[in-house]
Parts: sequence; C-alpha cells; structure tokens
Amino acid sequence: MKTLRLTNTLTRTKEVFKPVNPGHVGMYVCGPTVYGDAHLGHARPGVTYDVLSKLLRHLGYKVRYVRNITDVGHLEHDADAGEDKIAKKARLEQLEPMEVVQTYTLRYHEAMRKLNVAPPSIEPRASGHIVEQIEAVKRILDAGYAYESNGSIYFDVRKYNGDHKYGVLSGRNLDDTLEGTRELDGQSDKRAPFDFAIWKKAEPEHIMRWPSPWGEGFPGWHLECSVMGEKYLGQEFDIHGGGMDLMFPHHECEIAQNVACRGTQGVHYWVHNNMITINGQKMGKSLGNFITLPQLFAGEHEKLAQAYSPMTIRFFILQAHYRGTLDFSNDALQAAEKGLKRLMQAAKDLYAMVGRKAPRYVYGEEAFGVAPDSCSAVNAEVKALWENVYDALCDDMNTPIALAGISEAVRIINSAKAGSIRLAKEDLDTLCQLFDDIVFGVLGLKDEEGTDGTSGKVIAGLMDMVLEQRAAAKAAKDWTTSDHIRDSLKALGIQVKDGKNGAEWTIE
RNA sequence: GGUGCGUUGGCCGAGUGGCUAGGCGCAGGUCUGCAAAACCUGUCACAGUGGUUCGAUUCCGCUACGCACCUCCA
Repeated sequence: MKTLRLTNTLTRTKEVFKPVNPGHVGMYVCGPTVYGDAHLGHARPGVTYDVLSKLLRHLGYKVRYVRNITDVGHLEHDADAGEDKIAKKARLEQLEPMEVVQTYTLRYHEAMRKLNVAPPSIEPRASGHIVEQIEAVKRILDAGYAYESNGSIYFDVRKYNGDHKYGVLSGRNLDDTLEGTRELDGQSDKRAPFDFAIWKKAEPEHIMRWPSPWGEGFPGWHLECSVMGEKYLGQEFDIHGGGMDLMFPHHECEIAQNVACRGTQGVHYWVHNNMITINGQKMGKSLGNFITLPQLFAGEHEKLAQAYSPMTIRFFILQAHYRGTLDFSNDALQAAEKGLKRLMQAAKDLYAMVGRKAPRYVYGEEAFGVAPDSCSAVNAEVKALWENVYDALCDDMNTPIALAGISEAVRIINSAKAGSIRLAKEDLDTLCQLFDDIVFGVLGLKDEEGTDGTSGKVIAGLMDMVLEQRAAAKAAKDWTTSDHIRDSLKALGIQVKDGKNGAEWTIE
C-alpha cells in the first residue's frame, strides 16, 4: 500500500497517515448549514474531501465518511446572541423550520450530485441527535467545565484553559482571544466573553426547542460535531476536515468539548481546505459576494460571463492545491473549461485506441480498483508520469501536480493518435489505468457530453448520417455543400473536426 | 491591536538551493481543399531589500503590499 502524507493543522506539518485501525479510516467533515443555496465556496470542501475519501479507498482503505447537516443551533451574527439561521429563514418565508431544512438539503444534494461528489457514508443531522447532545452537556457539566446561567449552559473556557490548553489548533492563547473579543449586548449570562453556549435556553418566540434538564432549549452549534463524530466514528478517529474559517472557533471548541467530555480530543489529523476568493477577497455570505452553485451552472449572475458546467467547477478546484486560496474569475473558469474539454477528448481517443468505452462510474459507487504497486508501461515517459501522478496525490493530495502529469498523458495520447509516436500495449494499458482510476475514479471527473441514453444514441446516429453526406460532398469536391453542413452544425454548437480517418465531432 | 498566511510570466496556478510543473492566451510552423482540432517551437516569471552560500525564485532578516481568523462563514 502506498504511503499517504497529509498536512495536519494541529502540528502544522505534513505527517505520514496512519489510521487508528489498520485498513480502516474514519473521517468527519463539517457539512453545510441548510438555510440557503450552497455557493462556490461550499463546492471546495465538497470536492476536496470527496477526492480524499476516494483516494483513501483507492489506496485500499475501507472508509467511513461522515458529513453532517446542520439544521439547528447555528446562530447569526454572534454565536450566543443571534437568531437561529434556520429559524430566521423559516420566519421570513413563513415555513416550518424543517421545510427550510428539507428544501435546502435536497438542493445541496442536487448540487453535490452534479459536481460528482459522492454521498458520505453517513449524513447525520444535528436535530436528530438532541438526546446525545443533552448527554454530552451533562458530561461536560459533571466534569466541571460548564456552568448553568439563566437556563443556558456555557462552556467554562477559563477553567478549561487552566487544566488543558485552549487554542491548540488555531495556535492562539486565551489572552489574545480576550483582547480581540468584542463586548456585545445580551451576553450578560456568560462569565467570560470567550465562553460559548453548549445548550441555549429558548426564548418564548423561538420555535425550534426541545425539553432538557435545564428547561426548553436547543443545542449550541459546536456541540453537534463533537457528538456525532464520537457516535459514528468512536472516541478516537482519523480525519476531521472542514474549511479553514471553521478552525476558530468551531473546531477549537470541538476540541475543548471532546477533552471535557471524554478526556481526549480524539482527532488524529485535522485537515483544512482554504477559501475561494473573488477579487482576492473571501467569498462569503456575510460579504454578499458569493455566487451560488445553481447560479454558476445556469450562468445567472451579473459576475458570470457565461454558464459553467459542474465538471468545469470541479476541474477548476482540482487545478489548485486545497490548502491555498483559489481566486474566482471568468478567465480562470474559461481556461478550466477548455482544459477539461481537451482532457476528455484525449480520454475518448485513448479508449477508442484500445477499443473500449470510457468507464462509467455510477454516482456514489466506487467501482475503481485498488492502486497497483507499479505499472506495466515500457515507455519511460509513461512510466514516469504514472509514478508522478501517484506521488503527487499521496503527497498531501497534490491534485495540481497530478493534473500536470495527466496533461503529459494527454500530450502523449494525442501524439500517438497523430501517429508521431507509437505506444506499446503495456503503455496504453497504463494510460487507461490512469484514466480509469485517477481521472474518472479518484479525481471524479467525467465527460458531460450528453451522448448517453436513448436520445444520445439517436444524436450519434444522426451525426453519422450527416457526416456521411458531408464526406460524399467532399469526395465530389462539392465544397459549398460540405462547408454548409459544417457551418450549420457549428451554429448548433457542434464542432466538426476533420482528421486522417474521417471526421469527428464534439458538442461545444 | 493579536495570530497566521501569501506576493511566481498576459491570466490561472504548482514547485525547487544549481537541471527551473501544467492549463489558458498569444506568435510562428506542420497537417488540411479551406477552417477547426491535433502536433512542434517560441512566449527570456519568481514583490523590494540586506544576508547565508561556490550558487537563491527556493533558507534567514527587514520593508512594502495583500489576505484570512480573532463575530456567523466552507
């Protein structure tokens, strides 16, 4: 089995990945709060951890991937004084909170499906784990790291910091945190401004509420991830992922809760993806500079020069390393679109050369195989690029380097197709394996051209007919007719490409 | 104010103490009835400054600029 290295935010170093249980990986990733459409920023963790889970599976691990849905407890503006995001949306749209949750959960799933992000193994909801969260609050109270105040329970950060250290993940000390914390109204229940709610008393107008030993209320946001992580992955598990903006306070609070509850923070590798920026600034809801995924796919936003397909977005994300920021621009997306098209064309040509079709992975099924130790290539260039791709992916999931290697493969495939080089069967096999396992498998790219299914077959048949007519016209040197056919197809968005062995076509 | 990160060619974006990804764009060439596609070639990049070194874009210091977190945020 190949060795994977991952950057652990906790140690700020690249570490060799070693699972708690050999052959098995437990991975928890913070999912969305479902009170609105997912935007481009949400696509990044979706794609990043999808690739990580697929890579782990390809390396031979059995993976349990848990990604939650936050449907309660996430407050606006200030974690202790704001209104619940879901409840607010429900109030504004005069819906049951769970109607809001259902709507946006389904829309999130749809966006992820389009991005070819496989569903996680378990997708727990915060509202489905109120009992466990109440139990966790009790445990933290029993351990002496929380106090009750006016019906709410707060985590005693100062007390915790005395026995352990608060801020190990984000690398800050409590005094600095204190300095930067603004005093806000409505915080009088707390002993210290950096204390955070683990159970919140529900005001009379609050509609999402559950009975508890401390009266009717709802759980604090940070608690759900601690509780559901432990429930489904155990007290010690391997990977916890999420956006860098969740590092503090969310993940820091998780760590404190875990230690208070079970004596160990339990997560072995904290993995954080960086942000997508727009004009160099973070894309975020509070800044109002976000573009939702449905808007991107439809091209309906003033900042969009055109629509971008889900695979273009996926390819765009994979072209940058997950720990760096990635800047949105129409130029960058258009470059990604073209790069992807070139890659997919090469894939088709490659499979045509070996006489089979591109693999078709069904959404959510990992049909691709376990990574072999070596390849069968006899061509030194092919062998080297195959190894480079694996080395890159295993080196902190370096997808841009992997894609650079795959671009080399594209060049080689095109050269072979053009007849300027000859590839042995072993080389073709290696290239196929690379496309099967990495391009379509781990990276989860796919051809979006709609020639699948019945209508696709009809289109393919019609195209054969039309191109036959054009070939006949060309043979008769009837350039008027042949160019008319080509131009008409062009107007429909179908590009005709004349090659040595006849014409090919692609939908633009 | 505190903490951390970044500044790479026309654009996006990797990476490295010397052999200097990749994509897109642009220019020239090959092929082609023409075009497109493809292929080949080119496009002399590493914010500034001082230092370490035989040698730095890569290591260290300083400066400038930008960003993120410290409030909800993927």
